[in-house]
Amino acid sequence: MAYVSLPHEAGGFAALGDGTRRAIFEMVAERARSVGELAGDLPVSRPAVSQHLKVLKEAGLVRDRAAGARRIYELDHDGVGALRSYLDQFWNQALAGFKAAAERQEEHP
Amino acid sequence: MAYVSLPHEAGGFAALGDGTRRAIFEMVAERARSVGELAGDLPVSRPAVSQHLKVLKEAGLVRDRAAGARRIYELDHDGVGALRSYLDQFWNQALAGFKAAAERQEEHP
DNA sequence: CATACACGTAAGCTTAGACTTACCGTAAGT
DNA sequence: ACTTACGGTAAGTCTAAGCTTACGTGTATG
Repeated sequence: MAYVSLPHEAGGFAALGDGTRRAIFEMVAERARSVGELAGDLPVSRPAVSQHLKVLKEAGLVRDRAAGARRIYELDHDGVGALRSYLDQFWNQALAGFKAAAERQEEHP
Repeated sequence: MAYVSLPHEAGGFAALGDGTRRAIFEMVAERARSVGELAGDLPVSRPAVSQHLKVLKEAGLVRDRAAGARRIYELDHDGVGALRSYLDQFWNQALAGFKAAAERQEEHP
């Protein structure tokens, strides 16, 4: 049996594992922002924000579009959805296990 | 505005960010297992598994119960649910943004 | 065009964390 | 009680990754 996670989830969880990246993710989710705007509201340098955005982008959590000299980053639903369904998989699995246990309990009280 | 994530989510995403830990998480989700059983099916040592389980436990993703000399680890729904609702927050936020944009588009075609 | 602006990337430093071996406590079996 | 099995913790190593400064590239603006 192969206990290998798909690359998308891998990058997604790893991306949101870092606090600074989670902050960037939340800021971008609230509304689309430029790199400089993000860096201005964060305690790290602008290049650091660029590097974090690269990770988030490769994880499918954000998208970027060019707007003149600057790049606007916005939330990408695909990555969020992927993580969501990954968790749902275990959520439902857990509920099924619970239900089965409850039914066994009902048969043998 | 404070862009601070709650500690539960922080640990949760960081925990699932590591591949070995995600594998352990998935194995435990499938069915409850002992530490040695987990280590037997993984390419790392038993102490490494213990350390990973500690992280997963502190993140609220797994629970352990004593069974004689061994400890059985099983999935903890609380942590999974927390991560799920965290993601749902941005999922719905994104949908709302989409809907608003679509309505603006409808008014000014 | 020339200057300034916005951003990505390279190079280097430094800390976090994933892993190992070694050790210790606890529970079961003989 | 002795021994064996199970698993958590300590100590130490090594790589990954987050951060900084410095530099290069493309775009707007005078």
